[in-house]
Amino acid sequence: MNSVALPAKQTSVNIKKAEKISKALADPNRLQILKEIRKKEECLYCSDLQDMIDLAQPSISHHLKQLTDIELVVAEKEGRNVKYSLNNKVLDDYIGFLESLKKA
Amino acid sequence: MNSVALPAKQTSVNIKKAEKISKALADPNRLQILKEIRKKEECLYCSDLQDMIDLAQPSISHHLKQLTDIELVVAEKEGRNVKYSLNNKVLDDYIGFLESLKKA
DNA sequence: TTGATTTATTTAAATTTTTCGATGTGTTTA
DNA sequence: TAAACACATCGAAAAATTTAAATAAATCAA
Repeated sequence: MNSVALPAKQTSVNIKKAEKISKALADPNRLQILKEIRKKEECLYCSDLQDMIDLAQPSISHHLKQLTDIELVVAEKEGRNVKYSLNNKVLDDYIGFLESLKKA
Repeated sequence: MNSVALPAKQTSVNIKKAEKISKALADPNRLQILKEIRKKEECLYCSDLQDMIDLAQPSISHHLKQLTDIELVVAEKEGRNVKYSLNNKVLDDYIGFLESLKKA
């Protein structure tokens, strides 16, 4: 039945990881990108973002890289486009870390 | 019975607010402070932190200010000390914003 | 193959954030 | 009242982040 005593619960997100995720979220353009990814029923292409965000293409690319580096966003190459989608697990782990900051 | 049709759910945290909270969380020292606040059964005094965090007093004060400015942490003066505690509501609202980034 | 398109990288400037010494303010204690 | 204590604020230096122009790389279309 696999009912072994579990070790003390330890969030998969430690302070260092939480810092990186927080940093990735600490910019209005990156938050906007995440909202746009959510809005799209299918996934989002980088070129879509240029219509929605008032930044030069290299800047958008730079922001996307920050989001993909921490794996909050997943990039999949499709021909000459790149499809972006949210990685729910990373977000959930981060939320778990935040919950752990609350009193017991 | 107060059962009026509710308006479309709108998170109390918009992008601007989420950006500020994320920024406040985007530093290892501030995350450490939050963890220490959580650990304390009672509330935390600023002077306690100087033993735990390797920063000069003005730096700690500065970090605490960032946390209190966005009301994630509440400061209460007690004589010549200041007691710090977590504001669960702000954290919960922020978590609500993050949840809203996930697909429906 | 040539030219157009999409995205990434490099580089450098502008801005923001972090840090701490010096100093100020309010409070307690001697 | 004077000294010690706790915390905040100011000002400046150091570090990190953001931005975009220039350019590169990869793919598609003709």
